[in-house]
Amino acid sequence: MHEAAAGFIEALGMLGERQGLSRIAGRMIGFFLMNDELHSLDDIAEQLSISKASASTNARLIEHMGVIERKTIPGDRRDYYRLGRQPWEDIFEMHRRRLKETSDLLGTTLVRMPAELQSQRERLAAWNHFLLFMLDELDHKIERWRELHDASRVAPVKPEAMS
Amino acid sequence: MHEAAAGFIEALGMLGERQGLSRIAGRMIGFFLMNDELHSLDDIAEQLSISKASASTNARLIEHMGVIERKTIPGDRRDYYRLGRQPWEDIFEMHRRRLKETSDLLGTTLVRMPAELQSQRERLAAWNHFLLFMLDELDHKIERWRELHDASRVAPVKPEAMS
DNA sequence: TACTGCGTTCAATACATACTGTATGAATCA
DNA sequence: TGATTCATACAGTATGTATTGAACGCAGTA
Repeated sequence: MHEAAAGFIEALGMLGERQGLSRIAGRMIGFFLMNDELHSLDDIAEQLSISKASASTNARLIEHMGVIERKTIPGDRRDYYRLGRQPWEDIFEMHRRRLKETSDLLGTTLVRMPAELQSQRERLAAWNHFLLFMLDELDHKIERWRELHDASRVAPVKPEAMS
Repeated sequence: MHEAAAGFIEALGMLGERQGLSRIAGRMIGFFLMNDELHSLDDIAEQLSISKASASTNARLIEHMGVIERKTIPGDRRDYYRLGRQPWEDIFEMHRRRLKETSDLLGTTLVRMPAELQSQRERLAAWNHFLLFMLDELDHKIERWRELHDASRVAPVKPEAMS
């Protein structure tokens, strides 16, 4: 493997680690970005020098994120993985979900918190207002991105394009 | 302190922990959201049941994030802290910076990676393209938010408003 | 049947790091 | 001066968790 590719994989491992993924999950995403073919778990484990257990665990993790896809081949019992179609959108979704978590916490806290604590409630509400504004905008932008770049997706068909 | 407030502080501690802050830093943000006055380090340490050392370290951390402000009082050697003016924007900025880090890594990798690795380069470029699209939009949205809600800020004055 | 080749589960460990207690230093005041 | 009161630096520890190796289960297959 090329040095630049190997370096990128390691860097993505460290980045993933800092951003809430495991080091191996990050490396694995990098690996699939650099190797676009199908790979078995043993293959991944060997090339990344990790245990098969880790390969299995982390592959399923990022599969559930949607970053990679699992494929099976007739007559072959192994599982194969390869990069998904819009991995960046799925990684981004992870970030979006974090904002949502915070917003949810603010929402439930506001429900629980009695009216006497007025100034506290106001601050929480203001924060939540900000977050909901941002989340809403993010959703619009992702939608717009898909319209522009993901023509392959199953998109709502515009009426005038149907004839 | 009210039960709902205490619960919120702990929940923010856990949330912060999962999102890349320390538990205490998260708690501390919660504490300042619930207590809008000035607080000394000893005060914070006692109310959160943490060591003074942790109070000092984490206070400076979230101060640098911009979430809280340090204040001094004439004739008093202690440092006092209180919630900043737009703490949510600063917390959000943390998320934004993460996206930026990833984008930067992609950029430098593209510079290093030789042209032979064409398909690899294309995938990195596509990811970066997506990230830059999102980042650009985020910047616009934060800016728009400030225009709408942060009139108190030092904002670029519109010419027609100057007369 | 036993055997092989898979993926997954689980207990043990290895590791990073948040947190604490103590030491240090700086400022103020007696 | 020394005593006091603050913030910070630092080394030790305590803790959570990612990773691993081994055990397991399952499905073919000889």
